[in-house]
Amino acid sequence: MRETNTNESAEDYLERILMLQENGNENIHAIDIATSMKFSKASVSIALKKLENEGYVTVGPKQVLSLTPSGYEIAAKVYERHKILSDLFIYLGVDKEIAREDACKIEHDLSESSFQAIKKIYEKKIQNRSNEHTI
Amino acid sequence: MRETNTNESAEDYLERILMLQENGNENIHAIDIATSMKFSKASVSIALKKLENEGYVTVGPKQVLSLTPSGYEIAAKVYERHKILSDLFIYLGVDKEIAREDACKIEHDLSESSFQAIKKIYEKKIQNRSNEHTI
DNA sequence: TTTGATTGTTAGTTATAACTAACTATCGTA
DNA sequence: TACGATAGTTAGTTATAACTAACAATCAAA
Repeated sequence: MRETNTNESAEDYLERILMLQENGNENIHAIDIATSMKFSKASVSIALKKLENEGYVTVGPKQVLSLTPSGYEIAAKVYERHKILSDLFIYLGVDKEIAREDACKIEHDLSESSFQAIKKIYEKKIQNRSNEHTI
Repeated sequence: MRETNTNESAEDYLERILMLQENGNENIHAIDIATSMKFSKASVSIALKKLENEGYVTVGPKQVLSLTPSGYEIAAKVYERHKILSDLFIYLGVDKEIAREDACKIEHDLSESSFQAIKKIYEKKIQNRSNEHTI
């Protein structure tokens, strides 16, 4: 098998849960993830079961999803990368939609040190701007 | 299926052929690709057959590989990205090996406009430096 | 409380792209 | 030229991660 970063897909799901939460959704269900990621219910169901088994997600009463601390940790890291990368691309003149797509793709792949290097550029350029980020 | 950029793997093979050529290898064979990418001969054989069918690669006498114009076009684009991204990361202080790995991963994923945005940063920062790039 | 719509699960399929093992073909040297 | 090493192919396997179709469970409203 190709060595993908060995969990791009899991990271995407965790990140999405956090995104939905930070965008004001109270009780997140599998269906919300399916809709928002444009995946089938079946795919989401299977992916969430795996994340639950691995201790990243819990399913509460009425099937409401929560991130565990370790799930949150991953989600927060990836989502921070997403925001910084997409904001930087947008600042550099890239179309918003494209900037977000690119951020989605590379947010999983960068090593910590390359990301930090890019983050420094970001901070130099746009530290002082207001920053209301949406998905 | 997950939409990968729908040919990351093919791009990698084409890029590798160009890399080997630019590093002074005269007659490139499947085995050289296998060795240099650390893939099995079988995987390379299958991948090359596909690239041949799609018109990106030709196999000449003694199984010497060549890029067709369309194969070269892809290879050159990806390899240029590779060089610029890894050089930029290195310039920003990232370890060489890690910089190259990161470049390998994201070189396929960036949209043209995000790549051009990054390229501008690269040019501002290190335009005037000597630039002998190796794999 | 029943029932229809919404949500979630399961089973089976598909595609991609790696792998090993075993084979064949080719090349170069004795 | 024949033979051993090197190179390439084929068949079958594995893993990941999506998919559809069909079923089950749950919820909310009549």
